[in-house]
Amino acid sequence: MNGFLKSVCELSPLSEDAVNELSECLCSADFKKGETIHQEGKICKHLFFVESGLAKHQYFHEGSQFIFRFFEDNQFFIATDCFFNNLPAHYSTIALEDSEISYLKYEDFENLCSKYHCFETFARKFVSIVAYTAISNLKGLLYLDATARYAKFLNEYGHLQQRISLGDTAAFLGISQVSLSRIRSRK
Amino acid sequence: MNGFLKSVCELSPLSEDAVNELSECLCSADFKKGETIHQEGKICKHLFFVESGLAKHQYFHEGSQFIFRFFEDNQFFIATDCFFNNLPAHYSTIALEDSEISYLKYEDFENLCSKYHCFETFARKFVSIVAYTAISNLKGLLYLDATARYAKFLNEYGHLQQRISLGDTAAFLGISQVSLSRIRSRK
DNA sequence: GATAGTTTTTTACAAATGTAAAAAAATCAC
DNA sequence: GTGATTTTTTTACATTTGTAAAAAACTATC
Repeated sequence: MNGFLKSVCELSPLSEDAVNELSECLCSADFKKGETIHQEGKICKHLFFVESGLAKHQYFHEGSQFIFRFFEDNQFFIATDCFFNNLPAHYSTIALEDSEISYLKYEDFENLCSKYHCFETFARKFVSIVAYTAISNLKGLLYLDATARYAKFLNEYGHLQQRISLGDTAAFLGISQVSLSRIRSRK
Repeated sequence: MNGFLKSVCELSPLSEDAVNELSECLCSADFKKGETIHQEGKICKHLFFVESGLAKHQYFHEGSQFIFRFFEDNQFFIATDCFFNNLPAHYSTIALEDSEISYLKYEDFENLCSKYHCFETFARKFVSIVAYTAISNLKGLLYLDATARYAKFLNEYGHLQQRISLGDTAAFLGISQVSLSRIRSRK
């Protein structure tokens, strides 16, 4: 059983029928370090899952890179604009390491949702996690200064510190790399 | 039919049974301007709805007020920490005007979700909007400077400008009131 | 319309962060 | 290992934002 299926069942148990039908729909793809998993400006409605590797949601604004989130092994991700609103993606997702990605096409996702109550329950719980994580990050940006945000980052993503460059960390915190370097030297 | 019920059906049509059972569960309460709808630090798992009035999600950090979102007529809101994770609320919700609030208790929400597939679908779509809004605000905080965030605020909440004080606007933008005043005088 | 209270703007100065460029350190390829 | 490339740190200076306090503008009430 692959990680996608296992993670779905852990979040919300599926009926045997639902498991079988989901299994048949699942796709897989490999990405080398630096490759684009989906591209800003295009519509890509898959529900993705990191079987192994590491990825980032990346956006460029006035020449600077900003990172909304990192996704490590066993995490789902989506292009929110596409998935929720059928709009072109506002950001790209880039592999930070060689990564194996599973995905479910949106038509299949919607079909499973309407066919199986248990899958709809999974979908609600998955979206709840997306919402909760976004709000948690939003809070940090709103009322924490850069030093406190870096401490929060170390707390939540500390185990990834070796795998994420200083530039990417700064882009996630919304500060310049120089500023992050200053913060690190201060303590 | 009250606004709560109507908004649920607009987001996702409910079966007659589901409508009837939901109607019986709905509660209502009135709040005067300045009153607390739910209190930071306590667990409050209701799904709230603003029938009329205006409210804010408010949090104090090191003596300063921060506002996560405003909620006007016909909008749902929740205390996310409580609703999603059964944790004490990280913020309070305060009425900015005399407000009529409908709400559904979480036990009833969960019960309706498991009993009616159509209600579970509503729940997923509602949570999707929570997620999408949070991510939209997150983006703004991450890569826009204060001036651009204020322009975004005017664009999205402009119709509420008369009803929201400068102090509350600044608290929403994550900047000082002085700084917001400077931005306004600049243009 | 006068007074008191609140909200918004202005001022002056301090602190934090950004930009650009150079130096230092770490990593990679051969 | 050596040189080339990339990443991180340091430096100097400009800009933005914050804090505190005072002035001005606006509201509400009598």
